[in-house]
Amino acid sequence: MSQLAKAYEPQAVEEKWYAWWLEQGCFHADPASLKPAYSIVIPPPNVTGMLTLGHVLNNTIQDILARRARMTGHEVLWLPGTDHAGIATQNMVEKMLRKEGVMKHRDDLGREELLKRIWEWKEKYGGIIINQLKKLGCSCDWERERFTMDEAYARKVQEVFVDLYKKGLIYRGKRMVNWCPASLTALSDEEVIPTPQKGFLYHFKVEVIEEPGTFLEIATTRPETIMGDTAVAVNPKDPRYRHLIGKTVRRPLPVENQVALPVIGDEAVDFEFGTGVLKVTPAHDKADHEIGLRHNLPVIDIMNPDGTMNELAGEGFTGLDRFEARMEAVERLRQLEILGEEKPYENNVGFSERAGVPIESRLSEQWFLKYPKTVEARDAVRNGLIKFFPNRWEKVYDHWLENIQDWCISRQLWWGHRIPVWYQGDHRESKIENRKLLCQIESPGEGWVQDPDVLDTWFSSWLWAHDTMDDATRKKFYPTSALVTGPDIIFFWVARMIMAGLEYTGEVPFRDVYFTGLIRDKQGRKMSKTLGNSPDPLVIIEKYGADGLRFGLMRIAPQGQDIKFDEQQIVEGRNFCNKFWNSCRFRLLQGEVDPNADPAKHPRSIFAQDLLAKLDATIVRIEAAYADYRFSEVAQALYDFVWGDFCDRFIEAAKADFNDSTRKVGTLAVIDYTIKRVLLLLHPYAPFITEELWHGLGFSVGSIQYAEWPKVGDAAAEPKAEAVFRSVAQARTLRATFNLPSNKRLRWLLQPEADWVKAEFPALGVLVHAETMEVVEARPAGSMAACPTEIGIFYLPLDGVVDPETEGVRLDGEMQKVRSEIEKVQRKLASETFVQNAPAEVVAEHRQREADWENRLAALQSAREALG
RNA sequence: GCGCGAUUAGCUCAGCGGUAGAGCGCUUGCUUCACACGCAAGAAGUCGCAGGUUCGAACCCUGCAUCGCGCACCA
Repeated sequence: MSQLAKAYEPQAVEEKWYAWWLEQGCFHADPASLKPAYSIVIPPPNVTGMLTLGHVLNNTIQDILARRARMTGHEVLWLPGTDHAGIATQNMVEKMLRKEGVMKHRDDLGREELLKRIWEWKEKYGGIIINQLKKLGCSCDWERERFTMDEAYARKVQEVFVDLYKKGLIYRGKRMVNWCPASLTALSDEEVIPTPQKGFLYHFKVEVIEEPGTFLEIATTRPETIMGDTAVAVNPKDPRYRHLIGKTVRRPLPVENQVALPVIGDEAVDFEFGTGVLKVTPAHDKADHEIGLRHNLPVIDIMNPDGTMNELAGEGFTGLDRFEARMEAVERLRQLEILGEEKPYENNVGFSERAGVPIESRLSEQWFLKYPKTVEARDAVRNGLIKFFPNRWEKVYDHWLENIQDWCISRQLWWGHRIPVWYQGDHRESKIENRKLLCQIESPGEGWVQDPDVLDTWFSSWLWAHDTMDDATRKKFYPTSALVTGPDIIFFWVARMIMAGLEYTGEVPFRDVYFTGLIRDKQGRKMSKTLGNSPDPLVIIEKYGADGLRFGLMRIAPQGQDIKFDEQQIVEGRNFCNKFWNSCRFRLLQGEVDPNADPAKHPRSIFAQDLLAKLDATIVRIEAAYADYRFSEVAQALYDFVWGDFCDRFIEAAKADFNDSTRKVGTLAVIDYTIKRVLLLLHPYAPFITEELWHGLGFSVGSIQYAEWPKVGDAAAEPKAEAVFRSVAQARTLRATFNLPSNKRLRWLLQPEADWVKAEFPALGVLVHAETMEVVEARPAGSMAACPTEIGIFYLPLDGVVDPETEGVRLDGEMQKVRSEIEKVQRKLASETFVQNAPAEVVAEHRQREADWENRLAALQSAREALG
């Protein structure tokens, strides 16, 4: 390629290189490789998923790590796949089938048929998100793509169940569980999202049977459960009520059956809350259930699984939805004239994470897991065997493990891993102990029926780090190097994977865990479908290119902080790519690129020396940032170096060298050397454009992703170049002060401060956009604007441009500023305590600063005097 | 109630003990032979509040406030 387009055009480039990478097998991990291993397993997106900005962030980070590891000589495995996402997927397909009129309820189709339909859906649409990841440039080993319901993986899941059952860690029990009335399944505690709800605290009175005329006032948010009440509880320490313990009250509902309820004493009752009198509903509240157990209370379940009231709720309630029933109950209490206050009240109600409806506490028979290796899992993080970035999540993790509760792992769904348990006879037989049960994968034979339930999706995901690998792969790549995920699944997934890893491999599943932030919109709100504030990453890629999206997003993603997304940031990412593209294009206009350019072989200008030192500093900065997973810092370092040091300063100054054949060769060598390193450093962030330029400039015919990561050189800093750039800025300010258009070439004169400055006149001329750049040894005669700088005094002939008065005003203003700086420094130096206590070098620094400002003031003064 | 974050220029955010920074936006001037997805210059901040430590605090400590998150409670 000898010519590049004027602006970088990502679309064609991206498609071309991704296809080429796949064709070359660039992403395939070889377990037989002798290179050190680096591995990541993808947090498997739901098969129902569409790419969101959250995925973009998460997977860009993983791709950055993978690509950098390849360049630093590792054999890299980035293992991709998808999650069957039990509830989410089944809900979605059922909804679709209902909409299409195929069924009204899942029972219309039956288990076999529904599963067939879900599989069909999965085969057809399940790959969407995977293809979207390819658009992003993700370098996953697609030959190893896994699905949590792949045959081999599913078998592992069941084996683990059987194993844990045999170890006595899995048990079946009738317990209060979180029940989702929409999905008709039990949920784990982690799947319940407490959400503040505005409602009412209803007060109602009940009469004490033994003491007519004495009433207890009860406060409740759930009057619809009164029909399930089996006691009224007060705190035995509460002087208001303790004498009533042992008496009875009449339950007001259902009206036709106002049974007597005991008044019991239980310390769980908070007498500060409400009236201090609690109605106890053991069937529909976790805390009440515990009270019920303590007092041997009967349990009356008045609800159907779908949240409607059953016949035990009594006439007028049966069949009503729980919220309709609430209104009905309030109305009945009102009719009975026992309804008191209705206080507006806000409390937290648990919502089903997937279905978005309030969950019910419900007594139900489920499978539970007593977690294995909790102590070891805690220690692994405490002792630094696993490191969290940012480390504040370690505390959150530790706290959860400390208070860990058994995990309800059975789900009343069909889509998922079926529980490998077999019953002889009816599995729903009321007495558990009467039931014959076998825990094994294969059917024990005739007359045995498999448990109809499936396992919680996370019961399969927790094996993802090791059971996605075959033996050879595991040998080479496990434990994995890093895990990149969101903190929202620290309990769901990260903690459980650590326990599973320890239990089944004896090793932690990963070394470093990087928690990304959450992407929010400009106003700081969560991205959500209903708000419509969630931009489609594919549209963004279409507009700005994948590299622009990746770079722009990474630059504003500080470690583990939430990110306020603003499309403008992606525009900047795109602009950056274009800027670098154009610097390469500019280089090509000067002739062929030397892929092995070595600046050491040529004399070096001060600008070259400065640039190489800055390049080294940038590499150091980048390495340090990678060590702490500070990805935005890496991006910023590249941005600063490319745009500031390379384009704005070095290339601009170098333009003077292109007319000077003796300097040109060396300068081009420095440019080639620098571009090559920038391409390498930038590649993990912007894989497409760097591959395109790598080939376009002729660095190699192989992929850049296997080229060697740049090493830090030993270029010493060159303060002369810095001085030139600072001085040029001042000279440019002078020109702007007089409103001299920047396209106008001017006659400049410079009285140099030192001899070396004379050698840089050609560069200075370019930088200040000079018609001519003349050396003077003293202030020239005539009307001149003067600008004293550390490399000398710039003069601009003002004849006919501006009157000396304006110049006088400008100089006075400058001097004013300088004087206040001097004052500041002097005040500090005048403080004895400062001079005595501060380190010597700090004091010296201040002295130097004072001297510099004094010099500048003197120069300004002489310019002012010369003006007259 | 307990814990964790955040609070710096109009906006998004760096800086985390020694002259307050970047990008965007804004103002001014520029199509100067890489780039207007650009170049140059400029204006703009008592670094949430109050104390303390220190020669010196945006930075360390202690309170407080506001916003956000998690855990617990939630009759």
